[in-house]
Amino acid sequence: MVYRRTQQVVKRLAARRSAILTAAREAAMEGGMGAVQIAPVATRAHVAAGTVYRYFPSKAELISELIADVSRDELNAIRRAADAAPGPSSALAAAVTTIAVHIASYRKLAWGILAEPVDVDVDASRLASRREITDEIERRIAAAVKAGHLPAQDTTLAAAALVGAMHEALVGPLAPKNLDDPVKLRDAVQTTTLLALRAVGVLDARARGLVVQAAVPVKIATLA
Amino acid sequence: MVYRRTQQVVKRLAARRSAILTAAREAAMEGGMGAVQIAPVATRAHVAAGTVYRYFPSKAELISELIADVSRDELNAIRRAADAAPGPSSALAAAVTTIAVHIASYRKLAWGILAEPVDVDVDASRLASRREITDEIERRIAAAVKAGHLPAQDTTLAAAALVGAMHEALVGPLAPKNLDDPVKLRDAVQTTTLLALRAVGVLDARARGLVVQAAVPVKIATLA
DNA sequence: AGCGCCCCTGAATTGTTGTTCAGTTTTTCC
DNA sequence: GGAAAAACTGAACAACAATTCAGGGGCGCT
Repeated sequence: MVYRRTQQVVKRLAARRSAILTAAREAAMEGGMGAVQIAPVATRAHVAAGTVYRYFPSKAELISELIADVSRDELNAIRRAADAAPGPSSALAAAVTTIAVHIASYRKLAWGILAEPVDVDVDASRLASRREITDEIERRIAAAVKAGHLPAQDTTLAAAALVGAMHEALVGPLAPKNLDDPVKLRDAVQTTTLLALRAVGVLDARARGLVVQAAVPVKIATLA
Repeated sequence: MVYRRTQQVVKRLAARRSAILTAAREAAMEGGMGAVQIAPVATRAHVAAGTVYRYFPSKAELISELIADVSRDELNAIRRAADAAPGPSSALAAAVTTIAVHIASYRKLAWGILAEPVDVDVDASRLASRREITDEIERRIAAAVKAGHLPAQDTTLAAAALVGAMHEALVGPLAPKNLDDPVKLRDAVQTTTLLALRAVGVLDARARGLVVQAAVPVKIATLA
């Protein structure tokens, strides 16, 4: 054994791994999961196709890790926004708004992670990601119910429905055009959040207040 | 010209075309759009792979026609249910319930038609299908708004959100298990419909009445 | 410098499907 | 029955993308 990884090499390997993941994320942002192909990703990361396989055993693994990464970032953003809110209803509104802003800002990526089918091998990862997000929403709904702000309900189904509503309204093909325009984006996000809050039983007048209140502090955080 | 299509042959050709479409629909019901492959579909329809190309110029065309067929059936069912309702709110409830029952009963097919990506060439067909359904819902929402039953709102966004909510809650991977059980199915459908109605601004108490009222007459119509 | 290990390359391989087409069968009409 | 036309078959072909691997360098240690 006359060879050991020096600190410098370890760093380079880590950087390269990260570069590959970043390249994959960029590809997904631009063209959905379908655009995450080994050869283009490798080119983008300035490595050869074969090299990708020194860092990830298969394309499915690469995508799974990508999904997990994005999901973690997303969850952190949701928690940060919700925890800063003054009460459970505001927290729910903030959480929903955060999701809305993120998915509307990164439509292709959101679509790829949530819906676009890739391979059965990544389904587990995708399911975990989905569940993490809906679980967080579910907890926020449950908290609002417990505080007496919302009627008792099937929180699991409600959380799934909220996430689905936002996706269809904001990232699907029927989503409004020009969500690049910040004003349009804000309107769409507020309208969608309002729908979501009413769905779980927030009274209309109160919902409007919560939406406006929540929409202001949320910045378009970069996922990348 | 010593050969003309006799009535018998015309009939056989039509039957074969229909058999191929039916085979495609069955495949989609069992395994989503990914399972709609030429060779298996041909086998199921008792023809050779090449024969499929005598009826459909490409796989994309076959799938487009499948989507259009299913979409037409679905739209008819929605209209039938809604038109039988006594008023605009009931009609909306009936329409939403119909969608909920159908997609929950044919999850794989619904997923394949609404979400599962296949080919850019079928996107147009899929988009048309999606729009037909959401347009119908949008009209029902607008009618209820006009009748003063609902607050003014962005009906386009609302319709998309409702459809998305039902999909995620009922066909996605986080949907409740055992939707084969009629009791579970009914509960899930009612809960989801309630969420949807509240989202567009139906007051909670009234929504409950509408949901119960709407759920009863809807039978699980066969799409096939 | 020199040895040995590890990392990287990218062309070739593999596997999967949609699509074609030369040959065969079926159908029509005299 | 037989000739012409259409329909059908299924093996061969084509396209595309994931994965492999033999060969070329670089790196760590003595």
